Amino acid sequence: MIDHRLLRTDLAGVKAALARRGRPSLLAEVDEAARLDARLLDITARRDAIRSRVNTISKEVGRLRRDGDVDSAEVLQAESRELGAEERALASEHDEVSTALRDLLLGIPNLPHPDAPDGADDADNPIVSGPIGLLDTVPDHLRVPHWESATALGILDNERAVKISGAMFTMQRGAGATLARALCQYGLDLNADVHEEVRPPSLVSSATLTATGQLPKFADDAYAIERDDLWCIPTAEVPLTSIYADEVLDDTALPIRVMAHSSSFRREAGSAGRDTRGMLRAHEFDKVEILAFATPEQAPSLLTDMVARAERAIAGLGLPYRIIEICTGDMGQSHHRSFDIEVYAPGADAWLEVSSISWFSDYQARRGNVRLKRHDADGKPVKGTEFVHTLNGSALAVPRVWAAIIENYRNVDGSVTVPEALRPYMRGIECIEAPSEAKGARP
RNA sequence: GGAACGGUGGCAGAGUGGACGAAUGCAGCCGCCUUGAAAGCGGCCGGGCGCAAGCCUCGGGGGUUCGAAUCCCUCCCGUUCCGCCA
Repeated sequence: MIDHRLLRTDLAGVKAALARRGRPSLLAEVDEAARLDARLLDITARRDAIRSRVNTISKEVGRLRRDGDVDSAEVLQAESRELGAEERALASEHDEVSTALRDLLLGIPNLPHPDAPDGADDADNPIVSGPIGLLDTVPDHLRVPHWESATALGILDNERAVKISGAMFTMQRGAGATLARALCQYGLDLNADVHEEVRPPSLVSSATLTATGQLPKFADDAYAIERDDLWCIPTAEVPLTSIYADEVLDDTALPIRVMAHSSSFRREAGSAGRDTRGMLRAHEFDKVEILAFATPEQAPSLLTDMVARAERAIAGLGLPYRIIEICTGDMGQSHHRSFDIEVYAPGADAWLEVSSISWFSDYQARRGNVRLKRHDADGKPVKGTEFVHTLNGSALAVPRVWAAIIENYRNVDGSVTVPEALRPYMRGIECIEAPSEAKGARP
């Protein structure tokens, strides 16, 4: 959520920032929110004045009754009773307006960072680095999409995945499954220097899914387990962001950096049939996520560091890649500033988005109520709290990196060489060979 | 899933309708004492919103009442026992 106080102090600034997202209807929502906020302020003042009076009377009644002055007490009680009706009316109006304001605010996206590039959609996302490692001419043996080559190698068995679970589920087998797990290990080991490893729950409450921004607006994108009012996490970002929900963190403890390997579940409601071949888009996939809780001052350099970490993972695998920045029109709802890493897959002849690193300013922290306590130079706590900044990104998302490896490391004979960086995790497999009768190919 | 008992400040723990935003202890902060420290003594000491007045906050929500930490309803969470299970 954006700070509703900005609606009072800088409405024009909020609207100017949100206008850059290119959704005109948003501005009307902001105006409506400002109107509700002003009304709420007025109702609250009137309600509190009555409460104050009732509180005073109640204390007085207590005193009078102790002194045995029942008659005076009864007079005051009668007055208080009348105030009670008025208070109830104002209180329920307050609740209505406050709920309406919150609902509206929950749907209003974050303000883009001033340096985020303007643009209407993904075609406007500028390339900020690369392409790096791209061949001038791609040899023919790399021009085989992984859904063909991996299936032929017996390491991708989507036909049976679909039988088991339905469309858009994948299954890796043998060296393919080992490769997928190796990528996770690799991603974790690469970031263990500054991150605490966490194994969070995969099912979360509605409140948790609201904090990161998926609810209420994007409920259709997530799998719901209605009977138990739980949701399957679409990314480890969701549970990790809520680790410190409703807590106050010391500025001296920041940044707090965590990483997690988890499954990610996505209904892909709007994208059925698009990019669904092979490992490009699936309902369930594995990913290593990195996340930071930071002061506003620490956030920019952390963003840079996290992009560098995601880049290091891809570069370390020897894959051709480029880094793009997300323009204001293409940004996710919660994002303040965002970068993607794309890997080139020669078989599919496509740039695959394999990592997305974002700074959320205090947008998620306000929704999840993760606060920050500052201390002055003498180490004394400063009065009041503010919301922390959150940042997160995929350190390594398995499926598309897996696909890119299969396509970029394909040899002329159809086998796939395992990148050096993954060898320690591959149980000695250096090259994924085609199955043969002699080796006992799977049926 | 069933039963019993619980949920109060950073922690421990009193408080069963009014003098309670909350005893007491520990921790923390300031001062005295001391060469320094400990001990001792005196004082301060939860948080949110708000310019302020003030409002809110004893797990969450609702109710009763002039007035609720306290009574009622409900939900959540915890502990123990039973059941089930990895």
